[in-house]
Amino acid sequence: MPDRRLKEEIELFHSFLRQNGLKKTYQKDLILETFLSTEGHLSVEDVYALVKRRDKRVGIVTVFRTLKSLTACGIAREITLGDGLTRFEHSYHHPHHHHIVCSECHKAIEFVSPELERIQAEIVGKYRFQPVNHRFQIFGVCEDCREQRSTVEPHEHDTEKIFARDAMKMALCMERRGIEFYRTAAERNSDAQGREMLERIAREDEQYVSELENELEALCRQERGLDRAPMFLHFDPCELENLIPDLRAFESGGEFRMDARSSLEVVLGLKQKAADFFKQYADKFIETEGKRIFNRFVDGESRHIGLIGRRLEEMMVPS
Amino acid sequence: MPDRRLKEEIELFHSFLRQNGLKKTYQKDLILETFLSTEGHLSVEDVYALVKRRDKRVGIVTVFRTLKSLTACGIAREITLGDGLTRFEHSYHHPHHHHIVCSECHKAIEFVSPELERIQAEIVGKYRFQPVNHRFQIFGVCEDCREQRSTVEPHEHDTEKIFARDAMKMALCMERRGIEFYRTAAERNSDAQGREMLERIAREDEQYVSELENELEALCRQERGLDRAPMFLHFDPCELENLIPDLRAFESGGEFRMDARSSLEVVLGLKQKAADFFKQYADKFIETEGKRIFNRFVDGESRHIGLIGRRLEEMMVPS
DNA sequence: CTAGCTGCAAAGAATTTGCAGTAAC
DNA sequence: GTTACTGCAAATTCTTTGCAGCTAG
Repeated sequence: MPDRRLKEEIELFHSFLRQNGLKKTYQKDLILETFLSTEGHLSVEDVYALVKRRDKRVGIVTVFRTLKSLTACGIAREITLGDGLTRFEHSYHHPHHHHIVCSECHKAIEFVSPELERIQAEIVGKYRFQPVNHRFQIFGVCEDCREQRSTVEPHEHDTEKIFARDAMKMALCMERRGIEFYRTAAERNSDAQGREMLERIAREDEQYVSELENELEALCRQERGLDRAPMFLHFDPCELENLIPDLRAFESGGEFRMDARSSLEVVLGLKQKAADFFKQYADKFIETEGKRIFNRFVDGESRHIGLIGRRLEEMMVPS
Repeated sequence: MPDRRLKEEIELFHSFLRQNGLKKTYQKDLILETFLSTEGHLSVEDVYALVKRRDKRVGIVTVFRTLKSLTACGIAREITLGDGLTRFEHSYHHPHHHHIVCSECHKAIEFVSPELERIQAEIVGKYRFQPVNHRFQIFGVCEDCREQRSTVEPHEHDTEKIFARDAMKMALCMERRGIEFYRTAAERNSDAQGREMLERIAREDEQYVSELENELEALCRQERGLDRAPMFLHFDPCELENLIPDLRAFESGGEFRMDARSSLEVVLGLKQKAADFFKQYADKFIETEGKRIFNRFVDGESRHIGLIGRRLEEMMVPS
């Protein structure tokens, strides 16, 4: 998979060169390959040093120029971490993210927060700006530096894998919360048929949860230490909580009653809201494994929604 | 008022010098005064040019050094707007804010968003960072540049005044929403006494609203064009909406009924939540006029809460 | 009178530009 | 055979440092 992506990136660069009447050279390719095979936030000097190891004859000016081209075609992204150096990070198929930077060791942790994206969209709209870019940076002292621990090597994982891991965790979180909701609602429900319906949905979703769990485990097995890499995708659990329906309408005189049909309707509402939410989430990201996971969640829910819709229709006929 | 602040800032600088065994000089004072009397995001070159107008003999190196000191004692704040220049803005009694920067004309609009502050606190907590600083910058093309309009002069207003204006607007927004809530609840309420109570509260709050409106008008009259300056304080109307109580518990069989006591309790709950919310908001800001407005709102609500509490107690006795 | 301050010039650091020879299309 | 590219050196830009004379405490 990363091999295929590498090919795509090289192809992207070459077509960028062609389209701009520029020439494909040995040096440019060498710099591209060096850049792509190194994770992290690299300064020009960093890339230059790495390139020099492969070929002493390459000049730093070419590194400057090539990194500019890579930025122009979307393979690299220019960032600053507050130390006055321009740094470059991978951009192709990497979601737009932000950084927490340690003021002591200059290590930077990446994270993505859709809430931040939402806020920026709101503010841009208020001022009638045509957005180009935005960045959010937090500066502070990391735990390692505070405790004088020697710096552990920064994350050496592919951002895309970590994002996929977190997207899966988020989907799992949503599913588990849904199941909890169905079970609680079933338990309180004094309508036997409604209870049965809710329990059935819970069982069906548990099936999906265990599939997701297996997949997450497989992903973490595939890349050693991936489970210990710091969180990348930040989401606000309250946002998921907001999707959970309010059942007070079914309470009356201390009793809680929701018949089979209402149960299905409530479940349908929740699933629809969850699907919309994840759809909107997915749309915020460029093509990545994480985006695919969100979209798969949406598809899964949609299928289940269709199923439940048909059950509802069947119930309508006899009534 | 700005005159008093100016004195405070000069005093702050002088005591900073004393405490660090540094000397008070004519040049430092001149640079400080020049800096303080100019709003905006000034580069060293900008300040140097302004200082030169007053005294040709001052060197740029002294400007560099003095601005560093001003930053160290909290009078100035160093920022970058993406054009590779270090810029300085007023920091004393100015809330921590963020920037939208126009990539064409480099004009920067300031805004403050407590939501952003919350997100940064959350993320810092997750990674066990000791926060030092954070910045959020949005780059884009502003409306003026898109429409080829000549750039209007950037905001020439005191950030503190704009913040005060926006804080007042926010308090007004909350009050008005509250009044709307009381009125709607009163209208629907089939309990005559409860309805009377809600209408009474609405009238009392309308009094406060008109006071606030007068004050806002006075502020805008005080400084010409202040009403047209772009928004500085960004708040999410949803956050205010979340404070509005859910009245479904009082519905039953298509009828809505809330007696005098329940009405007062609901009002009390809303006012308490609003006061807490604004309190929390105020705590996010350093000493500014805006902060004082939030705190005054909190005090106003607290007084009203006390009043309502007493009314409730009086009702308890006869029952 | 001592220590820090100023302003000049010079040095640094990151990045860009000019240019002559070189390599891709 | 063009035309863009490379890598050197030189220039540029922003910022800091060294230092001799100056000034505040």
